[in-house]
Amino acid sequence: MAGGPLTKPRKEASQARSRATVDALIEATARILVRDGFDRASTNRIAHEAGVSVGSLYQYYPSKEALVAAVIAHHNDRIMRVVRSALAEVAAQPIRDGARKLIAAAVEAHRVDPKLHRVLAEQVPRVGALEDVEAFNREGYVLFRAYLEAHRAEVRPVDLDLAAFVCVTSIEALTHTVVIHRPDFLSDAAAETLVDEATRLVLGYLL
Amino acid sequence: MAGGPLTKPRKEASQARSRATVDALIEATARILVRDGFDRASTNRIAHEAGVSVGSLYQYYPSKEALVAAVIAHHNDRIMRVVRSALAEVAAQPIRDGARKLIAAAVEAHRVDPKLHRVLAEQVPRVGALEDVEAFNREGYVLFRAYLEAHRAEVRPVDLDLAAFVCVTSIEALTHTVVIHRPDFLSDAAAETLVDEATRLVLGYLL
Amino acid sequence: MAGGPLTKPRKEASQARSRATVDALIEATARILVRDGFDRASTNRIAHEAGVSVGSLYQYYPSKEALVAAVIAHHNDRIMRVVRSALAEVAAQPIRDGARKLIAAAVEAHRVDPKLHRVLAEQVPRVGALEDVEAFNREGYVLFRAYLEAHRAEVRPVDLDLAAFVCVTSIEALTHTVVIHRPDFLSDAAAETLVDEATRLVLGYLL
Amino acid sequence: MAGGPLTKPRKEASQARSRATVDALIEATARILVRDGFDRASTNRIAHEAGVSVGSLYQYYPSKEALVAAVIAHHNDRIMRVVRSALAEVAAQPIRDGARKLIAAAVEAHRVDPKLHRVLAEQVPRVGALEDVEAFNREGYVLFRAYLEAHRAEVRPVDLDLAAFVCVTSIEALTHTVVIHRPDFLSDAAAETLVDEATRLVLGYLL
DNA sequence: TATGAATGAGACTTCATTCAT
DNA sequence: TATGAATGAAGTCTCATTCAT
Repeated sequence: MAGGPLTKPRKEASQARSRATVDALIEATARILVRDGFDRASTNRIAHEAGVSVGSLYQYYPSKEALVAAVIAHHNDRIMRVVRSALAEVAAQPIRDGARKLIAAAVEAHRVDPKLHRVLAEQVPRVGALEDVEAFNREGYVLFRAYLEAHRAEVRPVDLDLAAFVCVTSIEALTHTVVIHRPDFLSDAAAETLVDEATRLVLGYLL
Repeated sequence: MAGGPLTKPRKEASQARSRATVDALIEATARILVRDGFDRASTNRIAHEAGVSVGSLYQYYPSKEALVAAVIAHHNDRIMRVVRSALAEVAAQPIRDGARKLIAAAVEAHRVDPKLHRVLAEQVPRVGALEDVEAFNREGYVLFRAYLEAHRAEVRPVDLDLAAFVCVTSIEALTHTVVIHRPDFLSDAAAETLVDEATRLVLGYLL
Repeated sequence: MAGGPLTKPRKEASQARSRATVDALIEATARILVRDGFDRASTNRIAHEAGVSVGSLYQYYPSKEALVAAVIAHHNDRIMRVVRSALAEVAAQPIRDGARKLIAAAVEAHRVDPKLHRVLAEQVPRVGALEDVEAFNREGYVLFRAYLEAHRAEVRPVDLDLAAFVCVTSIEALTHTVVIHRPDFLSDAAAETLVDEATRLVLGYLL
Repeated sequence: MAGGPLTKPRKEASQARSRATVDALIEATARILVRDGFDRASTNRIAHEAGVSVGSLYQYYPSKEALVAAVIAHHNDRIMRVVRSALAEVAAQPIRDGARKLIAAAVEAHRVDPKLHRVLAEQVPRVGALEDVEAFNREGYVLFRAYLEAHRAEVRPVDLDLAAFVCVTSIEALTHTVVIHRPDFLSDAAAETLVDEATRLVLGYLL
């Protein structure tokens, strides 16, 4: 039968095609979210932007929510990559040195597609499957807590859960707000000052 | 005084009637936001919950957005009342003493209808008229900066704009997150510790 | 009784007031029709423009339709005044002389508030009480037929009903279209030509 | 030719489906316009009458206006087909012969769905996309002017633009009014007389 | 598996009209 | 008699989702 030899390649071909479709959908969604806002991001429009049919969209994502969740996951992935790598880099460094690098990394992380970040933060309703969106913050929290634990000798006596919460929450808010709403604090001249201040905030608290 | 009692009351009567309708709408909207979420808060449902007709809703608010904006304004008013009164109280006190009270007030402020606060924060899209919603934060920022300025001798040399930004953003994030997502940090036992830590964060930074 | 002497004046006063209100409503309606179009001419808006309450509007007109009908009647009155006076003027003149004057009068008649005329013609739906709007044309028809009858000796043998219909319909269409859609035909230079042509049309037909 | 029959038909099938929906919508709209009037022609009602969902209606027409405009265009098409064919037929004939045929054709043209014609003329507001509806008249005007030009030797010296305007406007008004409001002029006996008179009007004017 | 036409619940909003004051 | 707040039916349009081809 002629079909035999073709089976595997065909399958691979279709897998590759699936991957391409999925990618196209994620990217199209992000693009539309940024360009038109969440309210105008209809599934039909997304499918069109991705160059596939609505039917195909629903082949890969069972609902609009699922698709948006995938976009969020993808975006968080990219952000966490920056954070993880920074934490790996400073793991062996004392807090006094590491803190500054981590904060700079937090700023950097918020510079990954900041427009998308803003739409995700301000327009996507935390409802249903999206309710747990801050979950990703948890990884940052867990990783930072581990770092603190490894360097517990350097910090004053303190509940590490609480300390990690205070630091991560503050730095997240600071870097988010700065990148999204106060770009003036990130001009060439000001950026270093901002990081200095944030570092002082954290060190003054931990040490 | 013959015409007076006849004319004025009528006017007042209708003013009272209007006022009652407006109040009913604001309250109904808040109730529905909390109970059903933003997505299910349709104008028809709100009007019904308020016990008035949709027509009346649109007599007082030109759009759903305007109504929700009014709810936000009303909520922010209540919050700022707490903050303002705390700042007035500590105005003459040194930062070392005032900071703690301000932080406690920030927690208190977030306890004003926290369910509504959460829905407002997580489900209401910042779009159109609602885009500028964080504006209210600006008042907190301005007030706190003024407090700092009045006590500038007590703090280390620092750009007051930046310092106010760092403090207000951090404390806002901390108190918001705690009230909304980490009630465990606010149990009778833990609450004081949380405020202690936040105070240390701010004082370590400013002094 | 003190009220006695006041009754008549009061009544007169209120009659005058009624008249003023009615006038204000008619004028306000016409103004809004012209400025905003029929679709946006809501009774509330009209009442507001007239400086009275909706309640008062319904005191004088039982429905929106009745009000618009009154505006139409008023406008037709003004138009017919021009036409009637022209017909009176030419009554004793031979058709060869009268036709031109009547046609010039028809142009003149369409220049009475042409913007309103246009809205009335193009936007007001001929439905319900307004169905019979062309009725006013009938008066023109009847008057012109009478003129024709009085001058029957001058015209070729023809069914006067039919001839009046042909002339009135043609001239109405011509003058209407010119005033509303082809103002270029009415420029200083062109106007006379237009009337010349229309006159030739009618005379060529009747004589 | 393996793929062909499979692919093409599918495409054609869906095209046929689309076409059927569009046709159903146009026809349903015309039917409702005639039966219920413009005011009662809601998009839901039209969709229902067409046997499709409102969603489908909006798939093909972006607004109610657009749908009505399509109905008008379709109706005008049918009318102009009659007019065009008459003009083609008389193109080579002298005006003295052609005029009568054209006028008869104008009457004929107004007999294409006269009920719809009347609703379109009397109830559809010339607003928005519908403002330019008379545009179609322009084609008649242009065609007739060309006929005149080709036979310019037969007519007295006259501005052809103006002459075409006078003739087309008059005949349009006459045939429209007769068909819509004076059916008595079109009874078997009267019809010929009417056309005679109209012909005399035009020839008396042009020659 | 892909396609895209079709669906229809439901959202927002307007406006003629009423009626208590 | 005037006022204007209130009414609520009804209209237009969107969009997540389905399903025949």
